[in-house]
Amino acid sequence: MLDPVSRVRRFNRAVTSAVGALDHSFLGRGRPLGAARVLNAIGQGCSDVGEVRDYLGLDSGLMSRLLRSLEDEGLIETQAHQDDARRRVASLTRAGKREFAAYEALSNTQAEGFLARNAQREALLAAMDLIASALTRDRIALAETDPRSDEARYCLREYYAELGRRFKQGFDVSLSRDPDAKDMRRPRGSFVVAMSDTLPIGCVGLKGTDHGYAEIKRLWVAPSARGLGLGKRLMAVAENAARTLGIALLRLDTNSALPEAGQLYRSTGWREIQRFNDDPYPDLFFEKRL
Amino acid sequence: MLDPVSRVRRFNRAVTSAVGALDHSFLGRGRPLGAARVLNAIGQGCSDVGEVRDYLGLDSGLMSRLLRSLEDEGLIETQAHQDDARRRVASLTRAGKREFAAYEALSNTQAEGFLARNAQREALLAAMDLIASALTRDRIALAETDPRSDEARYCLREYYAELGRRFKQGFDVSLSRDPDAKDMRRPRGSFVVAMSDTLPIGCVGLKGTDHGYAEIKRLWVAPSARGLGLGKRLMAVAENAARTLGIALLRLDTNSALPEAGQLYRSTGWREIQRFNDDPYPDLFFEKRL
DNA sequence: ATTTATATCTGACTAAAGTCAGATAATGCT
DNA sequence: AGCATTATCTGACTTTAGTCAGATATAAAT
Repeated sequence: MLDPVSRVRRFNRAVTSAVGALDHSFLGRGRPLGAARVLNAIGQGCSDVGEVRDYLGLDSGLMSRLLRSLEDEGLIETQAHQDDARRRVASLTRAGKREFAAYEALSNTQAEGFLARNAQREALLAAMDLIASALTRDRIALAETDPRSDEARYCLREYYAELGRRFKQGFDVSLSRDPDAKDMRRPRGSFVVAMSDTLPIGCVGLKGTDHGYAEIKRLWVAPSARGLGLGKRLMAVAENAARTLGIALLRLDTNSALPEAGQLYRSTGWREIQRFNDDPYPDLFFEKRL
Repeated sequence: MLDPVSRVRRFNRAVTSAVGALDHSFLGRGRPLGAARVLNAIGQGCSDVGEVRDYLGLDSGLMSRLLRSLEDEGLIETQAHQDDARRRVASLTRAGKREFAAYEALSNTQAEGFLARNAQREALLAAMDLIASALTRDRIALAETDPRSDEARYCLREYYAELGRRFKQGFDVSLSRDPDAKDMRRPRGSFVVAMSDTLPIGCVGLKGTDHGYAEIKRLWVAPSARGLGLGKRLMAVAENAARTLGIALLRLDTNSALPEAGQLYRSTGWREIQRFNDDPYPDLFFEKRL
């Protein structure tokens, strides 16, 4: 009852029953769970039939029948894939969109109800983020993204907020050299966001300069995703991007108030160098030759 | 993607798939999930057939058939209940115990694997406790317990540890008036533990004295269970116990370093009184007439 | 002692989920 | 063009889950 494994198992029992309750509420819409799941997958943007099948782990025969039953209900339409007529793509009809919205409303109501019933709202959300990140650690997708995208800007906001908390003197973006978005876009640079499901949980920027090197900027990993080796993965992707852009020398600056960052750089082939800019915040400078 | 509801739903998706994976591993033992669940419920100590049925939410016909199939496999035996021959009690045979242990091992391995794969072990466990408590808040059972039981002693250890953290000068049990267990047992007093699933998450003691009043002692609510109104529930049960014991006057002492406790007392009909003992730790004293 | 209530079981049924062996049609390769 | 590959579909099937109306035996109430 007090050992870690029992605590994990108590958690498992609690969420199993909660998941069961949500499934049960889905049944209330008069459709078997299998069909409801397919409808929701399609609504979420899994349009390719094969993609849905893989996502839900269904047999192709079963999948086919579920699609037919949704078609008979008038909720979806299927047509051949543009480039490959063997594949089929499904899309929601108007009625299908209404029905999908009803399922979404059920899920949202359940989530809101959970939050409303409990005090400690922020603590609960943080706990959920942490656990979801741990559970989906093998499904974290790193993707090159425009630094002006919603995901990227969410990451940057969180990053600045964290610097503000961790620097004694606080942090004001405008005081720092805020790299222009276009320097972190191909072909001058790159910007990579780590997504776990629909939540951005990390980022890194590669900023092109005119000084014969590129800079690594804005490396951030969400608190809920630390300890998963995500920092290393992000850095590796950024370095690879630099290689494909023909960049031979990387530099970065950081602050000794972020010891885990310095540690990461030292352990992945970066060497400390003299200050190479006059930004007021950093007090540590690194370089790596690719 | 950033709003609270989306974060809850991301969590839901993550745990749904984790729960599914565990169920799938259970299927690996060649038995349908329904039968496996019944076997596990019996192994966990749900011996009464009706109890298992309620716990798993099964139809009586289905339950009966699942029991037969487990009997045919030689995993369980059933017999009539001692006091009521209509009811049946099930128990595991030797083979059933082996099979139950195999399921337990699967669950434990899964839990250990989860903990081993992730850093932030303590943070994860705390997050799981928090969420499990929130999800099972309607199923918290308050039960009168012997103050020497494992559950009670676990609560007391946690309680003392928390006082140690919150008092500036620390807390040493031996310095405080450690109430004798027998004063917190019927007929002199009572001790109540709040259980969420198998985890003790709160307690309160009613300690009989020879001074014409009884004392409320050791009111504790686990950090993961705060904000659920559990403190009030525990106090209400303790006061009811006092009433059934014919106690007319209650007193308690507390410390201003625990503001939420003082708040609770004030809001539930307690009034502050003069110091009534020479215990070095408390600096606030309350009384309530029943 | 009779009636009513309770706990479990049995039989007959339906619905849902899942499996598997082809059938069909488009694609890719040589 | 011919052949293997791939994506999906169809039909025939099994298993699992769940429902419901009695049947049976015991217990509790009057």
